[in-house]
Amino acid sequence: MNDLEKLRHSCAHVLAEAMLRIWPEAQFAAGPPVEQGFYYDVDLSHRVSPEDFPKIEAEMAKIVAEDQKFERSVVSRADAMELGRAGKLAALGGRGVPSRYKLDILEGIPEGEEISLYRNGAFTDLCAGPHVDSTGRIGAFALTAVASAYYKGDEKNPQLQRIYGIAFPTAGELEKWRVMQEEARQRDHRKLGRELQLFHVDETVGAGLILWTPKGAIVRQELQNFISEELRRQGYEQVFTPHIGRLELYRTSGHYPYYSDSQYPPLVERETLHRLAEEGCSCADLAARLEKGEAEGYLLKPMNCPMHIKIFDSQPRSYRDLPVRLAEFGTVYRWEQSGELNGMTRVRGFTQDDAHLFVTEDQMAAEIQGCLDLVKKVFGAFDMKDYRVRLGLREPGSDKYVGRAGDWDRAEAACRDAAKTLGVPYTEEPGEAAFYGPKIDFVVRDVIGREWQLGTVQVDFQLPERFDLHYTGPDNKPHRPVMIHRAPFGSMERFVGVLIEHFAGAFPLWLAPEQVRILPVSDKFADYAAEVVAAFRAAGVRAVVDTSQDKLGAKIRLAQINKVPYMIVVGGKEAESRQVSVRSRKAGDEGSKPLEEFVERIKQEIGERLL
RNA sequence: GCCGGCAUAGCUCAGCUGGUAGAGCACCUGAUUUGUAAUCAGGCGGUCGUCGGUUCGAAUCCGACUGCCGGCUCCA
Repeated sequence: MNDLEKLRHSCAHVLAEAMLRIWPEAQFAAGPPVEQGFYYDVDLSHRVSPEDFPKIEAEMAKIVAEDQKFERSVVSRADAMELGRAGKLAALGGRGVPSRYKLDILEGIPEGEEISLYRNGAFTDLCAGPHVDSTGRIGAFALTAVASAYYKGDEKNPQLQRIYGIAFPTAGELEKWRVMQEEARQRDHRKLGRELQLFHVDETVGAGLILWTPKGAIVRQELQNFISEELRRQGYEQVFTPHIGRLELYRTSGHYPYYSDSQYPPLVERETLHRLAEEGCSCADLAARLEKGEAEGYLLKPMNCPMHIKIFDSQPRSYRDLPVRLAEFGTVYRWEQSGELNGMTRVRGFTQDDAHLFVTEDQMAAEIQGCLDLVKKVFGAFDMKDYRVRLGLREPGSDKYVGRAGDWDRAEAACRDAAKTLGVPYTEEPGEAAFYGPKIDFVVRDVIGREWQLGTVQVDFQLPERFDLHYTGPDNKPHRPVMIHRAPFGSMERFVGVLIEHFAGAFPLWLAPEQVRILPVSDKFADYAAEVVAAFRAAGVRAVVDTSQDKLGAKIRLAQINKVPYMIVVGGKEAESRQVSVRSRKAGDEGSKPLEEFVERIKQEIGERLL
């Protein structure tokens, strides 16, 4: 625990002490420091709301002013249990009821491990520590939020109230943190998405369903062009597949019914519905029949792979044909839980920059490598450095995976080897694998510190098995191919959401929906402005003229707010000399230059995809 | 899905303890013809998320639903 974490953890104790002064019956569970501060989980019949914060904070301030010493003591397990039963843990002295969560935590501490208590003032807590010397060291703090959390993160456990706070050694640092919070709020993709008209989510269309407005569509199209160029270079073949497919397809793949909870319900043909209705079939019967395959229907596709598999399988394949790399910007639909939906980053319909590689086992390692290089290249193209790589492995002892242990071993080894050569640190995380195989994920953070998986590379021995795929080997015998699933962006929606925050809405020239805005000094120069905008458009540059009656200052202000990369001021001087006065979004006034020269420069900057 | 909070004009928000709505920006119109981050004036615009209840009377109180926000759980 570093010094700041120590301070924040200590502040959690102060929070608990303060709350106990107000609500003596409060039962506390865990109160650790976290990246964004600290929290303490509390079981309390009073519903804590932000309105209670001033009252709690005032009590906390008193405790800080009292400068209570943190005193550590080591006790035997039996003594600790005794204290817990007497309700003296996470409490101000004793009370009639046991400290039930603390007792439970105590039971979870392995035999032989030291059990320590920390006391400050009247407050004693079961705690491994460490802490600052005294409460007076907590220079500045604030409560930030109240949320709910299951005890120990388990849905079956009672829900506790989680009180979040932040603390720093000095008031100045707290103030700085507040300013940064505000800045983060300003670059939130949901706010910028509305202000810059990049996307829209409409209640009547449905929660978690993204409408790409014209400006957002441009960004997406540019990204797709960028990826497509890369794919052509690397020997991928582009395909298109429908949005729905028969349930039979997904029974074979295993997506239905095992993942029914996270899919839109099946579409059943009208005739089938009528027939079943006449038979007096209930909704429950229908669901059961769909599951068993006694009734047919269609599914909005939750993944593209089964369709790509069918393309692979539509003709005989020789080992000479492999690897077969099928790519598609494929839109998939998943029934995400309502509480999980979030702007563009967690949605119910999204387009993956998907591809499936069908390879021989010998080719597997090199192809994984190739996919990882592609993902890395994509991240590099946007100067996204703040990501981590996660190697998702099997959870030992879990039964949620399909396939043979030997296949898993080889696939995990191949992924690990590829990850090692990436040149970026990665973490191995058991339990993070897909049900059909291990994966390598690229994970980034959004403005409020939440992690999102973007690019992903996954190895799959399972689907080729389920669909009985084969190719003819040099021995003239059928062999099973290995599949690699990969998506460098992950999904267009999530990637654009993260990208908006990455650039704070100020997209580089090549991605900017509006690349150049012509600002006539007055409408006397409308003719020249029209000529200039035509020159840009002829060069394939997205340019518009601000024809409003505003003064130049107002036009510039608006263009800056709209984050247009280049503003072109045209007035009498420019019209006469066939020049343009250039103002860039980031550098300001760049002076005048000949129109043709500047158009060329812009074209080049776009072509190179400069940042 | 669960817990808590929120929902007033296109956007940001005001509207105290119930007496049928208001500002700024945006938009429209007019005047101004403008030189590197806001010209002035006027105008349009809301069955206060939806449905139901309490009340003589509901934006305001209660309930349900929908959506959003923060967590938790989940995430092929």
